[in-house]
Amino acid sequence: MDLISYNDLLGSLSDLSMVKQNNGNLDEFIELKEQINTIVEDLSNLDDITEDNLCTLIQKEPDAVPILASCVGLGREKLRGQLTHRLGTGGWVKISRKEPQRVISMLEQFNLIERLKEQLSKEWTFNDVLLERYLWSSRSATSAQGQGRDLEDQIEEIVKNLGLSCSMRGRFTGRGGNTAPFDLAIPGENNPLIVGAAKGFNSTGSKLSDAVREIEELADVRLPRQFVFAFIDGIGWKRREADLRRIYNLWENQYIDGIYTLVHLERFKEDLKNAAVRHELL
DNA sequence: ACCGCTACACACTGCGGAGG
DNA sequence: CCTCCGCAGTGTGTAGCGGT
Repeated sequence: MDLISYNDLLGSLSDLSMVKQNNGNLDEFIELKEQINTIVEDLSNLDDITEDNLCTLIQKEPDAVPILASCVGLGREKLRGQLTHRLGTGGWVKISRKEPQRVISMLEQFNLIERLKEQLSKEWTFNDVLLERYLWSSRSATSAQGQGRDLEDQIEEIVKNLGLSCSMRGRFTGRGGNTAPFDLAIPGENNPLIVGAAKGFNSTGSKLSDAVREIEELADVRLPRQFVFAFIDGIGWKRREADLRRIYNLWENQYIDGIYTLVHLERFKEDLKNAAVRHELL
């Protein structure tokens, strides 16, 4: 088989999003538009926006749920995440038919009724549309970073308060000279005696699998004398129970020495103290 | 047999740190 | 200062499974 030149390969790359757009999903667009029209009409026809009235609405038309959710800033994934977290299911069709009250009161936690009244009566301009688009797309990335770091910061604080030195985010060398990434290493990057991985996810996706793989890698590379702790939190894990269980199995089978969420930080403090004493760090 | 749900794979985004 | 790239997100499609 002949090789094509690298430059030919490079030159042959095409913009997949352009190709896709040509297919034109005009029908779906029209259908969606009609659906939204119907829902907005139904909403406008209610004599008042109340929980009871909204219950009747979604009971009849469960497809209205994701549209209502978008009024309080929840996209499909976020909506599923919240449903799993608060109601124990990721789907909204069935539960809307059977127990609409629970769905509506979940959404009401995000001030659904207030938002709806506000947005239904508003005279929308192009400026408003642009602003909404901009906020919607940047909402994710900007606020996300903070959440992830929060878990790490709290862990770092505990370590520092105990009077231990540590370094955050890096790679350490373990068995057979293999390396693995860590989020926490005590006393430092070189020859750490205690290593930790922090994984806080509110959303889902293959990222969670990546996170598990990272922890597995850590467990695999550890030296027998090294302690390995995992810190996890966020409702994303509720929609990735298979991944969570894999981490838990690592603990169960003693590949790692502990798993902690934010509410377990006191337990972590104790375990850390014991581990540090055993290594004569304290 | 069909429908709805779950689990998962994959693509894309904005920020921020590292290195030229 | 610019560019590259990793990270934690969002969003979407689909295979497989279980209930009706």
